[in-house]
Amino acid sequence: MNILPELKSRFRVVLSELVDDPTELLGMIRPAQDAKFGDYQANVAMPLGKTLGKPPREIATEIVSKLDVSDICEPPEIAGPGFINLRLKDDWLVFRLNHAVGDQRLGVAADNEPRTYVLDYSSPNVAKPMHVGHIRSTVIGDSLSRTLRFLGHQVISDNHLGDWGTQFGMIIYGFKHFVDRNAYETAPVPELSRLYKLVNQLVEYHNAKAKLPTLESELAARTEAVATQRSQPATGDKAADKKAKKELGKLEAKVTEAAETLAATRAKLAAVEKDSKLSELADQHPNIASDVLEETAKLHRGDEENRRLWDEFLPKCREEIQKLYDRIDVKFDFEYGESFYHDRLAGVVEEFEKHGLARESEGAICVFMDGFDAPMIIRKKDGAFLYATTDLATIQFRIQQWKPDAILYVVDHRQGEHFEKFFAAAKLCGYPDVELCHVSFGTVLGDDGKPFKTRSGDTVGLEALLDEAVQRAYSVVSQNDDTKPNGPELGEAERRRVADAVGLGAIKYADLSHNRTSDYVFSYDKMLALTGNTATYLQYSYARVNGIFSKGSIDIAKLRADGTSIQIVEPAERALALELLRFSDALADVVEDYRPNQLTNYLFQLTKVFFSFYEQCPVLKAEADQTRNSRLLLCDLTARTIRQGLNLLGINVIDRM
RNA sequence: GCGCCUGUAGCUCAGGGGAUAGAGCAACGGUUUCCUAAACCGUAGGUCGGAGGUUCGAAUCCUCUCAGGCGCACCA
Repeated sequence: MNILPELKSRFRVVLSELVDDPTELLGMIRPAQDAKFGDYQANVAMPLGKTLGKPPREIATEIVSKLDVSDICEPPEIAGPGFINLRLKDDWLVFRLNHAVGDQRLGVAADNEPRTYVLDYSSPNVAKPMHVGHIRSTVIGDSLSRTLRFLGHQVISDNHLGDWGTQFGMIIYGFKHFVDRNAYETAPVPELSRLYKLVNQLVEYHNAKAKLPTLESELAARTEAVATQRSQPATGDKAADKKAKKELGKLEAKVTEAAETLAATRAKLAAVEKDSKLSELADQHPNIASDVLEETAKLHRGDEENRRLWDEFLPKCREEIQKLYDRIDVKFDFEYGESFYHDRLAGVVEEFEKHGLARESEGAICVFMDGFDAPMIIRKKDGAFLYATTDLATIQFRIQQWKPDAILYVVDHRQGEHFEKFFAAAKLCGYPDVELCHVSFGTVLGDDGKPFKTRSGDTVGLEALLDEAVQRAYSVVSQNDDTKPNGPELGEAERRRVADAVGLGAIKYADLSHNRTSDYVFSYDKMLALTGNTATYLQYSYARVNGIFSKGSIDIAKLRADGTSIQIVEPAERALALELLRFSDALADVVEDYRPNQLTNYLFQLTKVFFSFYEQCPVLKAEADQTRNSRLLLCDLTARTIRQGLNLLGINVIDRM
């Protein structure tokens, strides 16, 4: 039994007599904003004032008189304009807590209307090393997957790997021209990775070279536009002058932008040109960009050699990626990559054409839809398919295969428009009522407020990112251990283990604790801080609670089974009890908008309430045995809730640190 | 030019129709013969970018506006 749903169902009975559909009103029952108003509050009377034509307080009185919550709550109070304030009975809190003590699920009921979810997250290109941009999708998706499962839903996690695109054309091209056989025999993946980078660099070199004149003339044109704008005499009209000034500012910004693009392009060229070997290679492969596309096209056409190479490379690449997933403990039920859909793409396009949903325009097959300026192109004029085509084939397969109630795409916000179009197109196909949701998220920024990059401007490899976090965690852990009042207690091996959990936890938690829609600033120092809303703090709190048990030589499993009852006497005990029982509310909030930060906020709040309790209520030193045991069980529930909560975030706990 | 997102304390961020807008960090003050002081308690800090509007009630919804970010047919 979960508190909020229970209260809502009680209110539903009463409200159904007043309105046709009370669903919306039930959303106005929520945790009290301030503890002095009680534990929960119902704000339903005010909006009903107008509908029913009666003073809200009168309505509130009527609702309260009919409301049957006497087993759960103290008599409800009406306050202000018509707030109904609810305070849970201590007896009931105790009853619920005692149930939670003996329950694997900590008293959290499974959803009584389980749904089937397909979750699409992570989805890296297997040929490229993963970088910081992939972590957010992976971590958010994994957490949602875990949370939905815990709540009793059926979840199918499907990693839509990029295993069929241009990157493989690059590797194939690189393999054919630049492979170091020895290196490949001894360590294939690093060699393939090197080839990818090399080919990519050469392609970009030639692209940059081709673009250079355009960029230069663009800069010149923009600079001139600024000069022209500057030379405009003031008109004397304030509004017009202001507008002109604004226009000038915009033009100047464009000059800066053009100059930056040009500088970056030149830097790219210089990097190749100053390296005589690279430079030579670049000269020897002037058509590398189109040749790479041709290798890709050949693969897609079924060219025997390229297909053989792809078959050879793919398992190696996947193995490499799997290592990373193992390290961060992320699993998928399926990994149907893009290649899986390859032979369905033509059919998708045909179907769209057959039903008159798509037509040819400028040589491409396009889906035109109301509300969009540009069509969704599903086949290029050269006959090749696009990721929009793959997405359509994929959704068709998923719906047929798994008959989901919802499909969630955990993908960064820049693809918002693509998903709008894609969802609209999927609707045209007449798919049944499937909830399609782009679970979008913002960019990870560096200290400078720009997308997180290394000093030299490269994207940060995920592996290196994790290594650094773990290494920094190690020094945090060691420093903490060294300064313990009774001397260090962790051996080297245990420090390493703890550092691993702390470092990886810090990275994940940083991603999950921010509202996913906003960008956030990446900072090792902040995410590894021992205070504040961090995984480290929660892990430490967990270890502290554990410390109580070991210090007191408590067999907590035995105590749980003893049938000892929790008792609520002190306000701090009550506050902790209530917070513990709100776990299910927090999980419901996560699922509501697919926002894991609802859970991190809850866990942080719980931990603060716990420490407040811990400060005020001696546990091991409690006078009466009954008090001591009751408090031990409160500690135990706190620890278990933190552990379970962190687990749903994909983060491990440590017994001591 | 069009579209989407963001703007909340010095900093990093919660809160997304309800009562006096919150947390962490930083600052300042207090608490330790006492279960890890990595804690706890307190003080200070805000025209919620700005202006209108809707509402009994707006940081939250709508319109306009300013600032920043990101996208805008044949890359994914």
